[in-house]
Amino acid sequence: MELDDRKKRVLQAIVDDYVATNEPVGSKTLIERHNFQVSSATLRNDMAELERLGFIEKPHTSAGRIPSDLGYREYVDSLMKIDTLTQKEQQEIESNISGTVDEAAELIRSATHTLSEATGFISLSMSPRLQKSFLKQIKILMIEPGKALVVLVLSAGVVKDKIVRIPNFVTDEQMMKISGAIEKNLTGKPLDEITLVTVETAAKDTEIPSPILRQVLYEAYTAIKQADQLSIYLEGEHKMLAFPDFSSMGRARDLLGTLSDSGMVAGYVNEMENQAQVTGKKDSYMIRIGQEITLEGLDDCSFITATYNMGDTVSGNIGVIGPKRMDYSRVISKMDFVKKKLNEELKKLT
Amino acid sequence: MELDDRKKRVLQAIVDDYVATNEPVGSKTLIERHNFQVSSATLRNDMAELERLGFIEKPHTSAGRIPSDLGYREYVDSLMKIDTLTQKEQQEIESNISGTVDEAAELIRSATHTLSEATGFISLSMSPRLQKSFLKQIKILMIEPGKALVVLVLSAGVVKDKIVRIPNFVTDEQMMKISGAIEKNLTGKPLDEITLVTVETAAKDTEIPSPILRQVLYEAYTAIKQADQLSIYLEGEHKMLAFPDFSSMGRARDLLGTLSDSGMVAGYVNEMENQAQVTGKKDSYMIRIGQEITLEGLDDCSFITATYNMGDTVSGNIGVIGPKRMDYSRVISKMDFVKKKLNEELKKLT
DNA sequence: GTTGGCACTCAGAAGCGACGAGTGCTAATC
DNA sequence: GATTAGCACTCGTCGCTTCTGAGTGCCAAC
Repeated sequence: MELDDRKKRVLQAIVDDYVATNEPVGSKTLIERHNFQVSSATLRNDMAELERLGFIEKPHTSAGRIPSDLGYREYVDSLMKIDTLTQKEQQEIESNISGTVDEAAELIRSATHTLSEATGFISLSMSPRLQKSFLKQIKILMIEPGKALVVLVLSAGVVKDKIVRIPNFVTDEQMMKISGAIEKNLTGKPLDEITLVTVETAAKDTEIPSPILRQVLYEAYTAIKQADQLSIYLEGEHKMLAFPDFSSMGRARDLLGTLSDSGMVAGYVNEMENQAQVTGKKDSYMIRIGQEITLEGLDDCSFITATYNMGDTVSGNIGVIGPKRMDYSRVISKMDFVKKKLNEELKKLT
Repeated sequence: MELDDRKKRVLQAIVDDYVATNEPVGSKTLIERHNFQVSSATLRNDMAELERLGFIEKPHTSAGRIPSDLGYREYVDSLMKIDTLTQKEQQEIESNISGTVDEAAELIRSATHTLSEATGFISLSMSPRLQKSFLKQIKILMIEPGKALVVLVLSAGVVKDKIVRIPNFVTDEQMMKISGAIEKNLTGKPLDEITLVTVETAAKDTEIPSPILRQVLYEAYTAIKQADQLSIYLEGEHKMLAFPDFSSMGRARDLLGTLSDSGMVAGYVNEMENQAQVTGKKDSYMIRIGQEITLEGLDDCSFITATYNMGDTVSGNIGVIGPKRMDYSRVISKMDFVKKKLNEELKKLT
């Protein structure tokens, strides 16, 4: 199963060539463009072997070979070398991300935008996983009779709010009492330790009649729970249409159709992240190639994600979706750099 | 320039047929499918006349006719009759929109979603135009030294917040004073009457040293101004790929490319709305067809918008973008119904 | 104004052969 | 045992021609 050196070079050359030209590559072109010191017949033997092992395949009998998913996998895992960005590329990215932005969400969004611009592919970001973040402030403001606004300030500078319905006759004053009690008792608690019970005990000595209290607390609780819902942001979907890989319309439709279901994509990214945690990821990025991706219509794509951090406990993902026939080395190095810059800027915010 | 009755019928039949089949329609098919009581030769004469007047055109010499933009325009303006929705269609829409939603933004979003589902096209909504809404509450909360959260509650139940940077040494107490003063003096004022000067005079008797005050007020002011920025929400872009009208990939790319620039689309919708105001719209909807749309890549689309209302002074738009070869009657009636339901639900929120 | 008839147009499908890039296999060579 | 030259074979692509048929414009007759 171990490939000898030349076979590795052959596979690498095939991937490189196919990525660059989008044409199946044959033994002759291989010699011409990648100066091997052997004859085409030898390469043909090697290629037959590589095909037997499942690394490459031919679209039809009289064409050259293209990498299979397994071939890309091998390439990504052990053949490619990550290249470094030029000064100019770095500057381009830096100037786009570092800014005078005060909200983390906006910063993440601009990093996502930059990522799509830099790679030419679809980029995405997941909102931070906030279960581990803690409550810094919680205020409930009366808006009008029957309506209140719950404002949460979480560690890592994230702010969430939600309008909730409350009993009509709750007074401003009562609300302030409840708000104060909750804040006093819950501040500093991680989100995932807050339960309906915690909230209720937090406010139990406010002397507000219990039925009223219960409803308000319930609403406050749902507002808190809602705060750590994952959301995903996608950008640049239309860029895929420019690639010949998706010129068949059917494929393009399947791809964009699947991506339009953002919940599904978010779920998948989350799953990727969890798997990486379990298997003990060694790399700073995760890659899924072609059929490895279990989402419909992404068989011709690769999915690359990385993790950003906000403080010690909170993290989220950014990522790229492109045709699996992509220049992995460049994409990864760009994503890595974006991630690095994003992390730096996020740090500045806290 | 006035068309006689039969010519009107011919044009109408051509549009109907072409919309249904996506095939150029010839004189013979016309007779077969739309039981005219005259011969094909007569229709050919009529069609030649309609072509001379610019209502229809032929893709090439030996094909049938298709409606031109002008033809669609005539159809929409005076030929079609708006049909009514079936009980079932109405229920479908109703059940999707009416819900237990407490925030207007969410309600509008769900209406937009419903609209895309019901029509099978791209739907869109503009955030409400809030310049005319008034400030119901404004609070500034300290988050940590140097950082505060401005929370605005506007009439019509809209809530906005923004994190702002403030001088490090501003105390919690000072902030409360400022916040109170602003709130006391600005509550009830329409957004578009609030200027930096108004804000500054509102807080002038707080006894806070002026340089500090100025910066805080400036930030509060920008937060207010930022609240009435228009934003647009688009849904169902990928659905366009299913239509043969966009099977040429180049067109599809142009379309989705343009739509991905949401600022541009928002600007266009806004412009449409303004024009309708000026010309004194008589209909409850606005239509732009094909080349009438000044956005690149939308030549094969039609753009239909309507206005929703939140209270007396605040309004926004919902709309549909589909192939210009669409069943206008159905789309308009569906949009109209969605708008109606949306307005009803928005009313309930206030 | 309407109709039947007719010559004409032209896109699209179908069929066909040449081309050529690429393959696998075999036998000779290093 | 690995490498190479040689060769017969495969098969998708390109360009060409031909055929078909839906549709047209126009004219003479009703």
